[in-house]
Order: sequence, then C-alpha cells, then structure tokens
Amino acid sequence: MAVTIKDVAREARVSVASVSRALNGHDTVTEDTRQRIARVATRLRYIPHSGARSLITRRTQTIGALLPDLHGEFFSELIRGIDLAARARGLHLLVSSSHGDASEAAAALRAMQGRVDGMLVMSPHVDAGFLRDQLLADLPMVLMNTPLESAHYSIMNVDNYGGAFSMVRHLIGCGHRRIALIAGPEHNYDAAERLRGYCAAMARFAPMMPTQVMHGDFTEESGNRAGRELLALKVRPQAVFAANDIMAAGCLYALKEAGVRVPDDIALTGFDDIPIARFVSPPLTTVRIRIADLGQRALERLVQTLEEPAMTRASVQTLECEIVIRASCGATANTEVQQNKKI
Amino acid sequence: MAVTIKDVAREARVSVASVSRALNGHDTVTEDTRQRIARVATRLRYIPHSGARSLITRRTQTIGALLPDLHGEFFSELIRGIDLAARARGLHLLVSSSHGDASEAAAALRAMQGRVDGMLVMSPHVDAGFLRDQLLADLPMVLMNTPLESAHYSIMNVDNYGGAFSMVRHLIGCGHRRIALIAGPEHNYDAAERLRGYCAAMARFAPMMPTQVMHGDFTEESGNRAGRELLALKVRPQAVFAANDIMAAGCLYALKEAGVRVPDDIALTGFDDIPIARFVSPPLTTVRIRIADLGQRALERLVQTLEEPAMTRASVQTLECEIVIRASCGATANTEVQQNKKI
DNA sequence: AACGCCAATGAAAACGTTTACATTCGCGCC
DNA sequence: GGCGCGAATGTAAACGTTTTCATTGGCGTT
Repeated sequence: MAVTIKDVAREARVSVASVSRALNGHDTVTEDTRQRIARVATRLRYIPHSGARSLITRRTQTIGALLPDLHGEFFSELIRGIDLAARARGLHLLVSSSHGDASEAAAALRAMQGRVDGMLVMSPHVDAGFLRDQLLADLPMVLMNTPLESAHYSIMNVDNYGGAFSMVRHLIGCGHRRIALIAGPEHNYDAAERLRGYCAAMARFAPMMPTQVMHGDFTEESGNRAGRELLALKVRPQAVFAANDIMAAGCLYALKEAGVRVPDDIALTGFDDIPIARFVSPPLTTVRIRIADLGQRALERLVQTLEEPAMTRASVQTLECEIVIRASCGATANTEVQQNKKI
Repeated sequence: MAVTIKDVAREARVSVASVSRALNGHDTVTEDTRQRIARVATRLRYIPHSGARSLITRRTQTIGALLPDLHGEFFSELIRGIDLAARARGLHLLVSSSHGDASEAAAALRAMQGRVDGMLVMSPHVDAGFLRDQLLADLPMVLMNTPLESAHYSIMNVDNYGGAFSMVRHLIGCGHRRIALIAGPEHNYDAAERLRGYCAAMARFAPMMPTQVMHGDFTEESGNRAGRELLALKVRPQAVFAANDIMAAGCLYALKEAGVRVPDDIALTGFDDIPIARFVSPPLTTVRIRIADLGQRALERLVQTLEEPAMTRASVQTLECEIVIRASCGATANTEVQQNKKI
C-alpha cells in the first residue's frame, strides 16, 4: 500500500541502493541520477519507514522525556525548551507525563526503551534502585532536578540553593530581619534545597536572628494556611519567603483578607516566576528559573552523550537563577532583574 | 549488543516463534513454556525492537501531536489530556510544537509520517492546501480548532461561538447594555467565532444597541491598548468582554491605572479561564474551556478511526464551554459555574 | 591496443520481529 | 494397531531499509 524504496527505485530505473544513497546524501552518486531520484521520490510522496531504518542503523532519531505531572507553566515551558533543542537537531520527542508512583514511572520508562536513543528523566520517583535497574539497560539518560549522584548519568539541576540564598540576602538588604520561610513538601529535593539556601543565608547575613519555617507543600492552599498561621503569631515576621510562587499567592490572599498590607506591613516573595507572579497585586518579587533553558540544556547534554559516548563523562550541571524584583518585597528597585551572583 | 528475541529463544530452549507467541499472549502455547519464556525474558531484560515489530505489523503504537506554540497553560493542559487518553490505550505520544509558518508545519508533519499511526493536528497554518496534500498520504488525522471542513478527517472544535454568546447574555442579564468586545487576531478562527457569538448575542438580546469592537491580537499588550482606547471614548461602555483572558488582564491594568473601578464603573470579562483569571483582582469572570477534555476527546476520536477505519465517518465534534462567574462582571453570583446551555 | 584504476551502480545480506505454513507428537477411534 | 486429528512447536518468509561487496564501464597510461 504505502510507497517504499523499491517503488522509487523501479520508477527511477535504478537499484534500491542508489535510491538510499541519493536520498541520504552520499557522495557516490551522480548529480544527474540524484536529481532524477529526488524527483521521483517527491512525486511518489515517498517517506522512508522509520522502523526499517532504525532496525539497521540502530538509531531512532527520537528522544524520550519522562516527566512528572508538573503544574502547567513549568511543564509546558520545559517541553518547549526540549522541543526547540530537539528539532534543531532533527530529533523527535516522545513524551510521557503524569506518573503517580515509582512503578508507574518504571513502566513508562520500560515502554519507551527501544523506541528512543536516549532519555530525559525528571521524576520525583526516580531513586537509587530505579537507577541501578536502568544501568544495566545502558540507555543514555540525563537526569533532571534530582538529588541523586551517578557516575553513569549526567545530571541537570536548578540552583535552588543559590536562588533561595540570594532572595534572603535581598530581603535582608531591604532592611528586613525577621524573615519566615514557607517551605515545600518534605521529601521534595527542590524544596529541601530552597530551605537549605534560606537557612544558609540567614546564618550568614543575620546570624543573630532565628530561622522560622512554616510547613507547606507547594500548593496554593498550604500557602494560604501558612499565611493565616503567621498572622496568629505574637511576633509577626517582617518578610515572608514562600518556597514557590503559588504558595506566595495563597499567602497573599490570607494577608489581604486580614487587612495586612503587602509590602508595607509584611513583605512577601516567591520562587519560580510563573506568569501569575506578575498578575497578583502587588506583583510578586520572586526567583526566576529559566525553565525552557533547563530543558534545552538537558537535551543538548544528552545529544552530546549520544554523539560521543566514549568522550563524555557523566557530569552535574546547575542552572543559575535570578532575582526578579517587583513590588511585593518593598524594595526601591531601580533594576528589575538582578543577576544572581555566584557565591 | 542488545538482547533480541533470539537470545531469549536460545536461553529458553524454544524457537523464536514460541517466544513471540508467548510474549504476545497468543493462546497456542502451553502455560508451562509461557512461564519459562517469561522468566527468561525478564531475566535477560528483553525489550522488543519496536522498529522491527512495526515493520511487520504496520503499526507503531504511537500517535503524533502537531501543536502550535501555544501559551503555557493551554498547551500543557492539552498535552496532559492527550497523554492521559493515550497511555490509557498503551499508545505513545510524539509531540512537535512551535512552528512559525505553514511550511514549517508541513515539514514537521512530514517528518512524523511513518513514525506514527495517526495524528492530532492543531495548527493555525493548516489550510485547505495543506489538507489536500495530506489527503493522498492517507494518514488518519483529527483536526482541532479549525474552520476547515473535511470529508476525510474528523474535526474537534471548541464552542467559541456558544461561549461568547453565553457570556454576552450573562452580561446583559447583569444589566449591562453598552458592551464592547476586545477582539482577537483577524485571521484566527477562534477569534472569529468569538466575535460572531458576541454579535449574535447582541443582536438577539440587545437589538437596539450597537456592537462595539476594539482591535486586539490575544496579547496582554493589545488588551492594555484597547483598554486605554476605551477610556478615551466619549461614551464609555458599561461592560468590556475581552476575547481571551490575557487581554482582559491587560485591559484591567489600563482601567486600574486610570482609577476606573472594576466592576463598579466598568464590568470586565474574559475567555479561556487560564489560572491567571483567578489571581487578578478582582477575579475575572470568564468562559471556561475544558482543555484537557478537548485533547482527550480528540485522541479518543482518533483511536476510533484507527481501530475501525471503515466504520468511522469523518465527523465534527464541538466541545461546550461554561461561564465561570467571579467578581469582575458585577454579578451577584450565587452559583459560581453556570452550565452553558445549548441554544 | 591492452591494461589498470576509479567512479558509479547493482546484488544481496543483515537488522529483529510476526505469522503462515510445516512438522511433530500424543491420543482416541475404528 | 493403524489412522486421523488437533495441539504444540518449529521453519522460514516477509517487512523496508542500509551497507558491504561485487560488477560494470569509461578513461588515462604505457
């Protein structure tokens, strides 16, 4: 039914070998015949069977992305970055999102095996055991946002620690001393790193002030709850640093509802710089992650591994964040974006 | 290098045929040998080569999604819906987003041919010529959000007309009469349908009032500009209906900046119900599209076509919208969500 | 004019599956 | 006890490519 290389060969009065050579740009074919073959191929709408090709070349020209069920903006930005980099290299992108648990993630990964040349993995369920299992099935992988260390796989992380550190430094620079953190979920790596950055910056820049950590789980509701808890305290903090923007938004509503003015009474900042950060009032000072960049860089790292498996050693890369200063922190900002300097 | 079916066969002391049969659940193999083969397969970490398989079965178990460079939330929700439905059927998802123009879209589609069993296409660049080209390469496709009609391809649209119609009816129900529309881009199908719904509802429910259409292009800036233009008018409208939420947000900032109160002085509504709609103040009354549903339904339609090519005739399905009433329209809402009734 | 060489092309094997067809074997029936 | 039959398994062809190796033919060299 479908038109194959044989049809093209017959029609162009050459062998299939010549068709293959002509279409793949080998130099051992006359310009004349190449053009004739090309004409026939387009006329017949010939499209090579990728399966047959991958059978012999051992390459699928496809990379897989295993993603958690991320919240909207983050997810789409990440895919956008990956897709951009992939298409620049003529690679296809096979995605698989939303896995509830480790076994589901493992199943998804197994299903992708054999269809892809390599994988980008961002999943909270990827642990050491998972990694060991995969090691034997040596599929090139790049791990994203993971606390794992691996001698075999490259890792691409976001500088959560540095971002949080810078934000606290900024708040202290604004004159705030009592700074509370609304933390993320306990077993989340990103959340842990942000907490670590907060603590480190407090210890460094306001060593006499106690840290104050409220419980949260990255949801709007938890931010709201934390906000109400803060208001009930005898001594309210001067600034609240939420470990992500959506919690900051939840907290903001709690403050507003109580008639507390932001930033005059309490300053508030977030993390991620999702679009919503610009739209709440007052607009939210936050830590920006270049998510698309993250995806792009991860894919490029993977491609590098793919192209020279021997040359490339596993590495850990960390993507810098930057502070975006808006109204919610009470800063008299003359620059909107302040580069996050290395510490 | 990789372990093949032959390795499994040798190790299990059977022929490759038996391995294939056992692993594919055919009933012509003894329970005893089936288990033995299964054990060997897992021990050896055997993963069938999808290329080889698709070569003979003529199926790739993969469907492709050709998407425009949609804005964040919409994009991710759509993919989520598609992915959900796909994985429920054991199908893989190959995505390709962000194509600047028609030729790029065509290239992306061509690149996907032969790697997928069918395609979901949502792209503003898909026109009649494009369609005709593809028709010959009879790949099952479902078209999304397109004004095209096709006897060969099923179409899955959003009820932009009905949503806009309902929103205008609602605004009139709130007591507003002078209702302006901030329109979307000229050659955008969604935008045109929303405009049509606005005009139809005005003609129906406020026949003596003139329609008032401001230019816009779905961007925040254009909404802001339109807002400023509205303020400059001698007679200001009582309500402004922006053809999408992000323009409504832009307009809202223009109104706020001018000290105009929403909804007291002017009511404002949007379309899409992106998350931002909840976060602006006042929260935005808008038309909700169940985006994930759209993706899911489209995929299910495609699968249906795939499974019984003969049975299924091309069809056009339209996904209903619903009005989400928040503060920005000035309604004294007792129900937050009002089902959009068929007209 | 014969020879060798190189460029262009063709023939065929190989990739890893599935499946139609062939073979084997045990068993019941005449 | 031979025969047919059906169940279980094996053999081999087929899928559409790429690539190695062989073949052809033209041309320059001697």
